Amino acid sequence: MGRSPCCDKVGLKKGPWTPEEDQKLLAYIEEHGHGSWRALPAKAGLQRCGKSCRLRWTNYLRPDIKRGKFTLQEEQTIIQLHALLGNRSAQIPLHVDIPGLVFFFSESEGWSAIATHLPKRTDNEIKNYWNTHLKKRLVKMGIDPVTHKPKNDALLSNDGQSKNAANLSHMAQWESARLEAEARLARQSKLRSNSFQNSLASQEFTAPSPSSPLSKPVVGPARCLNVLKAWNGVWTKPMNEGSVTSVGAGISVTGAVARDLESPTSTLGYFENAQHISSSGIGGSSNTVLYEFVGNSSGSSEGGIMNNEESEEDWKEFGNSSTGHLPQYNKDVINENSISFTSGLQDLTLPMDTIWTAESLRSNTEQISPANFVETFTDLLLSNSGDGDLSEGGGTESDNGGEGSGSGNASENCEDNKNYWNSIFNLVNNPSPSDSAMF
DNA sequence: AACCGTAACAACCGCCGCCCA
DNA sequence: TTGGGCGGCGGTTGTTACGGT
Repeated sequence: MGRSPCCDKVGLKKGPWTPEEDQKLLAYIEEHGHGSWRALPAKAGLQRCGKSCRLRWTNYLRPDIKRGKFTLQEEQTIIQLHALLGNRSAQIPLHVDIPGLVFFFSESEGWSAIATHLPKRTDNEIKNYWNTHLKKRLVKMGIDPVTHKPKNDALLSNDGQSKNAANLSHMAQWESARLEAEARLARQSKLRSNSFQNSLASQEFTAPSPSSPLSKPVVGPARCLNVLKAWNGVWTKPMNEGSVTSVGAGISVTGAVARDLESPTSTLGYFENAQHISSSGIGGSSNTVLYEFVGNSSGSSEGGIMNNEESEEDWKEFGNSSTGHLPQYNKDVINENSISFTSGLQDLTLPMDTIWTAESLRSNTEQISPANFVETFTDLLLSNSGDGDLSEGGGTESDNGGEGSGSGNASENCEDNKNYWNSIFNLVNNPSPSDSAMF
């Protein structure tokens, strides 16, 4: 508000850059570096504003930019990362709910984060490619490019399958949360590794220690879905009386992850917020526990732990299927002696005085078998998308799609979806050497 | 050959967070 | 502590290229 323009735009040129201008900019930066972008145009003899120069440099002239057609691998990477990180246009706070845990993200990572995993591509280029190619392709496949979920999910009925699908959605969101949290953690660790010591001393994070800095990658355990980690006993932090302090323990950050998963846009604050986590009372009696990862929120109301009123309002908001993608825990409460969760999937009550461990999660959420989680997830997505009851929706989708690039029948959509989600989970679970650049 | 619609891409715009005086 | 400068980001727009009729 009232912000002065980046430069005096009077008399400055706009529009496409000429080769002469490019040459001037290139020559100047090669000789002097860009320094202050605002001051650069005058020094370089350009009738442009500094911002325009910076964009031209970062998006076009920079020598380390790879131009030309995106490879299949790059396309896959973009889609997968977009599925996991999203872009900032998704202002709907990403919430992750697994039985007993609810996470809210103030914002998601965006194109810049994705761009860091495609080293020679610019965020602008990736963004444009997404908007003009990939998004349309997903739409043709019947996949919502925002949620990366089959569009006919909404048509699922309230039977066991929808419950399974909801369970899987929990898991998918949980994994998204994990990846984002790790990205944030990685960056923060790098920037402020020393300041973590005290925090880490009281947390059971598998985090880089000062003696094993991230520059010396630690060989960590094979990456896997954190849901599986939970079941496999990673979560061991006790839940304190009346408050929850253990959420961070769910994030097992290996050196390898920390080394590779780096997002320049993550403002982190992850550990701090892990420590903030507390039960937030509503109306003094019934309480909702909110776990929140906070990034560099663009809106003040989105950042930080919500106050009670906000919590309640947002809670209602998220309970509204029109705003959230998933079934919600509308009646989750923390009482003095227990924490209860109610969803369409299950009712679950955990005593407050017990250690909230992987075992307790396992015993209380046993309808999801960790052993075949990924397989189940993919298969259910497959069965959902291919369910005969859904043929109307799917068929409509395809029919409307018209020339839909060969994806006009249910079985092909099934296969597309299966492959799609398999690829995402393969990325997470079995990173290939080519994937290693990303994570 | 001309026109039109669409795709692709470059560039701009406005907002935001960080930094520093 | 605060306010302005700066750089970065995502969203949007404008322009050009291309293909079909």
